[in-house]
Amino acid sequence: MVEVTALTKEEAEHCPVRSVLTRVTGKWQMLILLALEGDELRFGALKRKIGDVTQRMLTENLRTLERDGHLTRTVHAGPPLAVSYALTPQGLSLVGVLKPLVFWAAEHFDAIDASRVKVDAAKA
Amino acid sequence: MVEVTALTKEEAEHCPVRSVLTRVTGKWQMLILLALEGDELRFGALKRKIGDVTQRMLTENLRTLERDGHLTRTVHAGPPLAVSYALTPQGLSLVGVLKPLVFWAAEHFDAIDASRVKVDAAKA
DNA sequence: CAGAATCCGACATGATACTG
DNA sequence: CAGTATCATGTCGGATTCTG
Repeated sequence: MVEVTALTKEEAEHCPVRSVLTRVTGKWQMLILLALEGDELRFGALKRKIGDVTQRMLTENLRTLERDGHLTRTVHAGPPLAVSYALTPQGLSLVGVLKPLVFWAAEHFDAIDASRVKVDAAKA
Repeated sequence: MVEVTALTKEEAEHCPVRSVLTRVTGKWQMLILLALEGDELRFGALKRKIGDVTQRMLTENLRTLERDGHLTRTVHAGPPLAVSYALTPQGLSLVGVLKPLVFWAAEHFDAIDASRVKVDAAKA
């Protein structure tokens, strides 16, 4: 079994599992990983594919994901300058456990939304 | 297929999948859900089980998870006042897709940490 | 016991402008 | 094209105090 709770404050801050999870469950990381599943994309293409993400956030998150070994950054000599990003085997494997979560969210959204409406109505 | 990217700014803000995910991938929600797998816990017990979480954050996140129908809040007449929390079938199902992610993180931490060390060394 | 209310600092994110 | 630098802002989260 993997323990992620029942930790002291010190243990929690150094918890390996939490350190991995906090870096893939942010607002953009998951979207980036999913966007790269299947194809290697250049910076601009990736930005367009995600749609709503600023250059700054995309760059920052790509660096973090690269540092953790989830993707690779390849510079193709220019001009024009081109940089492409692709999932590593590890990143692909990560996407494999991320997708079920996304599918789950899609499947259960109706029920969740109904719950929200119901709860909000009850306390209103 | 489920689309979560290639959205306009407007679409993204109302994206159902993202609205579900942002509420379960925070710093505490996942830990709360995992802590409740198996047993129904009272507020204090839950707080102790997670270890490092303030009353405020626990309360706040429990309310959100309750609103989304992932767990139930039951008040047992006091005194002393007792309130217990338990996963709903939906919440249990959610934990089912969350755990693989946690296991994945545990399994791959060594490789990820090695990657971090390597990358940091390269640019230093 | 299980919260609610308040204050506050840290960080994440956005917008914008500039560069090799 | 693919960033970097800077500034502004809003939310997250911790600490503390108070209550039925």
